[in-house]
Amino acid sequence: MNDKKYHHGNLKQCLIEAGIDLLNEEGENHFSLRKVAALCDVSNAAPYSHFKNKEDLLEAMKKYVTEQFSQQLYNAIQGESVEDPNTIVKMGKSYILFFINHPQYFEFLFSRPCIRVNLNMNDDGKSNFPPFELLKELHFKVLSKCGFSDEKIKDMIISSWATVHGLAAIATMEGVIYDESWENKIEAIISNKEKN
Amino acid sequence: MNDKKYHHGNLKQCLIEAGIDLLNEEGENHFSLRKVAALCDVSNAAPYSHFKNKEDLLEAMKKYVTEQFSQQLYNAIQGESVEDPNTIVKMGKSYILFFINHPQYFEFLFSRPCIRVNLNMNDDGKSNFPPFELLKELHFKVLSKCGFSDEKIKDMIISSWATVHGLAAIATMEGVIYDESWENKIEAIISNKEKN
DNA sequence: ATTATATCTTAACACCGTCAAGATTAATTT
DNA sequence: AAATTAATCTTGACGGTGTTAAGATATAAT
Repeated sequence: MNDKKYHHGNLKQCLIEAGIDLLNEEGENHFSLRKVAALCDVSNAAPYSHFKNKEDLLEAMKKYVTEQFSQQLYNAIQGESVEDPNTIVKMGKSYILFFINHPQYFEFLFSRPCIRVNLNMNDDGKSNFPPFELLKELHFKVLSKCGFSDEKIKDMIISSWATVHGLAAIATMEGVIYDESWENKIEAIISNKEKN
Repeated sequence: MNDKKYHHGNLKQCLIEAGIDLLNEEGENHFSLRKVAALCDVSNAAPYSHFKNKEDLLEAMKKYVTEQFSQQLYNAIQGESVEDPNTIVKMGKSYILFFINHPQYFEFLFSRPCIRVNLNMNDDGKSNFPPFELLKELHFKVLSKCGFSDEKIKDMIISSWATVHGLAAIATMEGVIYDESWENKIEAIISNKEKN
């Protein structure tokens, strides 16, 4: 009465999603390829048909989570005007909130080696981190309308990113309790940064 | 002619320092207790006389590195006046430079579970992260002289910390090249944050 | 129907964290 | 100084882990 098929059919995606479940339940320390395989009801070595090694699966998982992150940033500014500088604040708050809602993801996403960014923002050597591209594009759209030079905007992007990223880092540290006072704090800090 | 003694004599400290060497050479992924033991020329199980487990050694290593970090922050403002707001900028730059000079340490120090901070800055539940305490004290000293309220200063501490921490995070990412242009960038970003 | 390709299993390897038992040395007590 | 206690280190073992080679099974292509 074993209806288990020899071929899983959708193992690659199953491994990625089961991997993320395991990550959320046990943390990256207790994450193991064999456990993920077991969750998908396949043998220990089965993942090697789809991923080069453990690191390769972890990177696929990071891509998956990064996609969710990008989606949230994108949604945060839907319907907002690029004429309004406050739209940047909206995306910044969304950036921080993503990690407040998924604290485990902060360390996971930003643990090396994964993210490559091109802070010079020229064409050669693009970033492999779409959320940064979203942040970048929005800044150029909004701030060029405000009359800032490209060079100035580049600096402001780094400043903005550092601020929201740093706030996310702090907010997700152990012992930090996120309450309604954070909302105002975040709003104030990002907005202040804005008016340069 | 084996002059190796049964008792090492200074094994605990040796494990911590060899552990840091190993970390710097191979990264946290390829770090193993057995390798550290081998570096100290003792058996696999020897570390268990000094540390509860692997995690316990890693935390001791973090304390060790955190101590170096604190020392650098402390040195950065020696001889500087607490009357001069620029002293805060000096410490901020030192914060970032520490991780630019030791990129591996950023992920290592801030990977959980280690750092516990008390952002409310009241007495119960102090932070276990001395660098944060240094940052905090300096802000209170300098900014209260400028006439800011304690409540306002608390917010400014978080804002400052987020900024330098975020800049450190970005500066230590893969693919980011640190050159002289960063000096000015950092200076400008921190200073701007200052005048609120 | 045959062949080729993709996917999965089994079995094995070296490495790892950890522990129990015992050996050796150092510290303390008598 | 001798005996006892405590601290430190070794040996040997356990189950878990990443990874690979060889082979089994199913799907796709011919």
